[in-house]
Amino acid sequence: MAIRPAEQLIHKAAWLYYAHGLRQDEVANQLNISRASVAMYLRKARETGIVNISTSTQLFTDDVMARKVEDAFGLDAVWIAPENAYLADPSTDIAVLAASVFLELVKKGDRIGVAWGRTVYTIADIMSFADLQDVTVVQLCGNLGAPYSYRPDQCTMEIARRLNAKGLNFYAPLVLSTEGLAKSLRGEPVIRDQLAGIADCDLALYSVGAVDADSHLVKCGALSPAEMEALRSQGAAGVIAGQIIDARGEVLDCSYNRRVISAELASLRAIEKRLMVVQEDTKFEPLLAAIAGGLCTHLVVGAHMAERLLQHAGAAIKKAS
Amino acid sequence: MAIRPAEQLIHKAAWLYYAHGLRQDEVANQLNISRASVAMYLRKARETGIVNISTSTQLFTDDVMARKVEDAFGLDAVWIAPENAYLADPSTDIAVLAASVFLELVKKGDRIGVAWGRTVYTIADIMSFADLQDVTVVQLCGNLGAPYSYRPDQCTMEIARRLNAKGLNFYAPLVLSTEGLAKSLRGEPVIRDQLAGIADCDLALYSVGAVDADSHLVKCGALSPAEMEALRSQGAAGVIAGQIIDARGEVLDCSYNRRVISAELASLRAIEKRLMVVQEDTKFEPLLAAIAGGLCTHLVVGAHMAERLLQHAGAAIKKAS
DNA sequence: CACGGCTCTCGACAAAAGTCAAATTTACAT
DNA sequence: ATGTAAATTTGACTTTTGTCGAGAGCCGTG
Repeated sequence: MAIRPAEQLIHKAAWLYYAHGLRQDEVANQLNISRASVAMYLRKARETGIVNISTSTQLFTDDVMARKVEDAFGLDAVWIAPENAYLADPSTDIAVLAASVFLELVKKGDRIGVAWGRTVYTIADIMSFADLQDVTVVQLCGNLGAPYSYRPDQCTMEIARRLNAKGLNFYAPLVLSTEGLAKSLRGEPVIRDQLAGIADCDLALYSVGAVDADSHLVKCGALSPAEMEALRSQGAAGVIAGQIIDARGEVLDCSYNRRVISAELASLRAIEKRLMVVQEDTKFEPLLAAIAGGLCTHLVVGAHMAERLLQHAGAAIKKAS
Repeated sequence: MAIRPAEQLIHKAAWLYYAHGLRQDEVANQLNISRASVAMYLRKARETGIVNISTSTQLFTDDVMARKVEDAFGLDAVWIAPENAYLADPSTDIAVLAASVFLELVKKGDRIGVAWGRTVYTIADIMSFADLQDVTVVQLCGNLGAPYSYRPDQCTMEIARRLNAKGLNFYAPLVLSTEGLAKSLRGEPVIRDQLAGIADCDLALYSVGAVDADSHLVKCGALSPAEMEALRSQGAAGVIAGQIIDARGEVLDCSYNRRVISAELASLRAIEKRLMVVQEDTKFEPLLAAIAGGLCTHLVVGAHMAERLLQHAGAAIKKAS
């Protein structure tokens, strides 16, 4: 950390204010500094995670719909963000909820796998700071060197920063031009270790991508729109940690996937808590695929998506009977 | 819980304010209520534990002295409240710290054993509310029916209330007049179950009492000052959960102990995290006894007490060499 | 159906917290 | 030693929050 005396002061101010319930001016003359400084220290304390303000996410799981989705898909826990009921921008609401849920799921000493995407980055961005000890955040997939603001390593690093945790980045590109090169790279000790460490995670945070021209994979140049379309007709249903999955949630057998450096789905499934967050309603099928593939134990979605999931489950039951 | 609509509103207000960072007036017209109501809801949210504000207790463990005490006595974690550096009343500071530490140690689904005493009651009294799910608070010792404000069952209940947890009380007196009656009572199914359940706790919270006329045991009439003095000369060194222990931290072999209904020390030792809090400097020897008996893995004390502990440890080492 | 007693809500005021530009200190390179 | 840039601190100001008594709505009861 930075300078000791400052840290110490922040901590003392936070302690007197939040734990003992003194007023700012009382804290100020306890510590012989101005009230303005106290206010500043307190802000820093909040930003650093020395004090933690968290709101229970109970309400969002207590929902009957959430329970139904849990039952219908065999998930451990589901949170539903009530759409447009609260705020102008519903996707922000989902991200805020996801961040809270995420912070609730993280424990001291945990190892956390983080994938990549707009959703994950949004979450990282609005997530409040926490002072977890002994936490490691590992990147689940290789990097996309695109001129993009949310790169995989940025997601990892930002979340690590907010948790006061150690960030373990992947020093490899997400996609290589030949299968052979990808294979060799995967064999490299540095990369190999990183990949092997993924199954040891306690918690994973990711979203699922759609298989269309709007996908990051296309925008970052990993695949052309035409290639994406081709994959789609080959059965591609979604994107997880940079890999293409089919409707059953298995890795699609295609050249692209063989050229990717990313967590194996088996490793992901080995992670105890897999938190999946889906913001866009268009990602219905990708989400179904991810759930089918057992890539998600904890789910955060909007109300609309939850309804579609339930409709789908209902239809499936009818069809079966 | 109480009425649903009110709960719902509190939750929504808390969510918008704390998670989304809106101002109170913004929340107010989102929910179409007055700002004053919002302020009120937010207070309730804090009081209910729907929002949690916690300050890291890091600083108090980071202390070099804390580390030394940990090493010298083989404890898992030690927190030291800097005496008089902060506030007028140092004992409050210890209690506030203890409450924070306690809340940090509690996990969802835990079973918590709580003993009895002024210290424990003070902690219960200043502890902030939390919305833990699935937590059970069990009483570690029988009741003292004295006209006292902090009775064992009150400690248990108050803590349970603050945690939104289930409280399991002991429906038996702490001390009986004959050994035979105590034995029979211990055999009663209700009591037997309660006693058996203690070893299953994940966390215990207690203090240690001194063997003198100021002890609660004397004040509540369980023992006369003369009896206390006699026990002292027989080797009594402290009081844990209503039982008299000797300097090694074992149950003293005496009639009083055989007439007591309380957790067996073996059960207490079976609890993973044993948080002991000592406020008074006079409880030095009782604390040593408790530590010697392995009744404490996590310790919260004042700076002065910590120094005495270290001195003692230093002296013991010198003597040995 | 009128009546206390009850809780809930709001407006207005008081208190507290946040903010910002200027002043002061500190750190460091010259 | 000395000037300069960066960081810290502060007083004065604004905005936000807390509080309290008055009034409105609600219910069971006589």
